Amino acid sequence: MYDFVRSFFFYGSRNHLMSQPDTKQRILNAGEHLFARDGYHPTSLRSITTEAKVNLAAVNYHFGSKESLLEAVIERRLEPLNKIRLGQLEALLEKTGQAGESPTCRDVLRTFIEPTLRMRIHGSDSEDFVALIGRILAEPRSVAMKIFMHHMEPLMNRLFYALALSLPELSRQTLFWRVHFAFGSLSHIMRYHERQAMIPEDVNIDMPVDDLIELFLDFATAGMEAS
Amino acid sequence: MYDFVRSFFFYGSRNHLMSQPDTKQRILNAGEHLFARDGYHPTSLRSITTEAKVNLAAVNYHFGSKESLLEAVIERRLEPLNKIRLGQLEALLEKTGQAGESPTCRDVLRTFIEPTLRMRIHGSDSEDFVALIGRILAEPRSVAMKIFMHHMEPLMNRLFYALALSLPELSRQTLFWRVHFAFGSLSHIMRYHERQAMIPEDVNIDMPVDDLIELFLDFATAGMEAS
DNA sequence: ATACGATTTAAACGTATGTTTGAATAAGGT
DNA sequence: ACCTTATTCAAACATACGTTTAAATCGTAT
Repeated sequence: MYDFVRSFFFYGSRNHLMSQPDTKQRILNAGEHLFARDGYHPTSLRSITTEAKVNLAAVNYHFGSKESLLEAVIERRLEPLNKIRLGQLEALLEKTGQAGESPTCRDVLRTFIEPTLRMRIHGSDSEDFVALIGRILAEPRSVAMKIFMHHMEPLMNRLFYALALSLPELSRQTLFWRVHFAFGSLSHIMRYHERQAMIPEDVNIDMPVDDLIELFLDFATAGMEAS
Repeated sequence: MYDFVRSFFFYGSRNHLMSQPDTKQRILNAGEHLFARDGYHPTSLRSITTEAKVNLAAVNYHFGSKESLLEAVIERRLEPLNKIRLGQLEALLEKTGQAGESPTCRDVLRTFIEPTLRMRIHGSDSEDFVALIGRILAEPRSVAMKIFMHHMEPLMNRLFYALALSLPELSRQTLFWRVHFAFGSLSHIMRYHERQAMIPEDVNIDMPVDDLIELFLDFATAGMEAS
């Protein structure tokens, strides 16, 4: 029986001694890497299976199709990441709510940005994923975008609510556009984590994550709070 | 003789009564539209020539290859746009220089952003081009990116110089990153000029360009000037 | 040992792609 | 009218792609 069909009925219930080798994970890793580096369309299943050192048919056997593989690649990391981001956001809302205060804009943004950028750290196994999401955010109307948005909606609504709390003087219109701007910045630095053209030699592109996070929060918070 | 070979030797010197029909322009328009809407790789020459109502071979005859067509599409609008942006920037530097002052950050950013976003106006013939550039900026290492950067370098250097003048207290390091952030925001709104997921119903996505420019300058200037 | 389901493998399938070809047509100069 | 050149056109080319197939192999329970 095809593995991806079985998964549909027995999701997560790998039976008998976990007999399966790491084929699935190897495909996910290779897909994540190549989708992030070259984009979805230019990446062929043959390049993925070569890098993963598995047979060409393994992708269709385990995932059903190239598109489903992309979905699996996204879900594997986005699900836990969103759990962390939502957890931190709810904790912040809880804490400030009990004190009868509004959260600060910087703190709200931090719950979203910090867990994201921490994945970007060099050598991390989720390094490629960050760049992949950056690319996806830049492709309106793509299948990837649809998959991504499906997983983002609840978190986005909550984030928007928290930001409105922290910036009560802004109109919904203005708030939305500024969130839009801030997301643009974030997706941009998610993509560019390697030295590119247009970057002067004396600029440190490999800035420590913690510094980058504060640098970005300085920028984004000031932009959001602009009078 | 192939047209694109002739162009190499007699660039811009169409001789005798401009006998050529609008085939080249129709291809450029269709390519601009489809590259912007679907991306470079997913767009086939057949879809371009169908939309342009020309023969399939016309692209290779007039431009040489799909990649050269992309280059022509980019150059057609980027060249005049950059001339305008550089002109406004030099005028600003001249004016403030003669008064012995530094330009303001907002004015410097305006010379770059205003001509760009004005192209985004609905119904404009360069509307698609803005989205295309937005996409290109989101694809590091792509051919499109290389073509684009080649045309941007002089302007970028000058812009960086002017921004350093307007924000003398910032370190080069910080200045670079904030420019990076601002460019991320800009490329994001260049892509998203249609209603997408994640956009609340009561938000006006078709905001007048002048309002959008000021809205964005508020955000970007505050971010650049953050203390 | 045997049987059985899960997985791997090599090969093939059908289709879509960018590009090339060579003939046909159009246009202008002499 | 004729020649020359530019352009259009239908057809074919070679290749790369995602997917499917059917046999081979592996692992485990009986």
